[in-house]
Amino acid sequence: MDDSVDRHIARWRGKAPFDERVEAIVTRMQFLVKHLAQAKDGALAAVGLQDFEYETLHWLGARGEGGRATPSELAAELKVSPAGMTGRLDTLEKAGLVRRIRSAEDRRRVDVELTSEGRAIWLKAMDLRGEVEDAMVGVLGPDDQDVLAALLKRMLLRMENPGRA
Amino acid sequence: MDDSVDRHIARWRGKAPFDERVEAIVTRMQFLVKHLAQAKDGALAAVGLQDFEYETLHWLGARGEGGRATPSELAAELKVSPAGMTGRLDTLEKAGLVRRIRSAEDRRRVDVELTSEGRAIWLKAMDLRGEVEDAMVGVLGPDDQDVLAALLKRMLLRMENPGRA
DNA sequence: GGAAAGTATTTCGCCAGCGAAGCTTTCGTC
DNA sequence: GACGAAAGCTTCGCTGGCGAAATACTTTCC
Repeated sequence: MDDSVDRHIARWRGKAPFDERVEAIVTRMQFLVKHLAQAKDGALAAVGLQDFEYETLHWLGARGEGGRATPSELAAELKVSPAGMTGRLDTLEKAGLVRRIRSAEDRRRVDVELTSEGRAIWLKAMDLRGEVEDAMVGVLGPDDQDVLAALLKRMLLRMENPGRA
Repeated sequence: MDDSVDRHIARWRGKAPFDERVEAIVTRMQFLVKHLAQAKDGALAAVGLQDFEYETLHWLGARGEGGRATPSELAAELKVSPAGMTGRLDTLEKAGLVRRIRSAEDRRRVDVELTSEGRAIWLKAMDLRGEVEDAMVGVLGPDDQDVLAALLKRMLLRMENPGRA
């Protein structure tokens, strides 16, 4: 059984010099991520959240009880520009899910923390999002999942540490 | 050695009910795709192309010599909305890389084809893009690449055929 | 002690993409 | 053969994100 990427590659096999293996991997990852974003949008609508809002709450929530972090930390972790993070936080703050606190000892800095409402919605949203992700990853058994995770990690390490051999 | 996803997961282990394996896989794919887009933007600048332009040329080029396809076919293949595809084609047509031809037998339809200039730039861009992708996927040996491609394909098949068991 | 360099965040102008509405052409049916 | 439904593409209004400049505060260096 072929997927859309197999068909794509077969169509120009021989027409251009290319590494089919690399192309297949990269294109499939792009499509999976896109599919996932679209599927999650639908699921998250049930709690009135968009994908980017969930993602931000999620990394804040991971920070622990207070759920504190500075905008620049979040921007770096989520691979978004600082300006983009300001926009996300504006939205979340307006919705009352997040609170900005100017730091006392260094007043250039801002700390962001989840409100209790933000935490509650985050927890609800995790279930919904989990179902969509499980539907995708669940086709693989636990062992295959471990293999996949390890392979992805090796690539991500390379991207996050360009200097490394 | 941990990547940013390991650190993220470790930080909220036990704080919320969650499948760590699934989370690790999904988040890593998202980051890899994002990293890749950012890295490719830089590389493609050398031929004055943006990522979405390259992607569109690439799927058109795969169609063969004339490089023909209708906007709706491309939109479906590239997982973009029809409106989005109109925008992409506008840009490419203005740049002279692509040509729109109203179909004679069904005048609702439009055929899109690469101009010779479009094909030339596409071929140049493929090299640049290939280097960036190789740098990422190249950490894996050929066998690992095959394993990875196969695992991704199983997931993508599921996403593209929701009915299937 | 005060200017200059540096750091953290926000503002501004712009762009690609989405959903919904609109336009044109074709098909199905009576 | 005419008329309503459907197909194919585009236009419109809006939104999230980016890069660059602006703002606000801190540290360094003479």
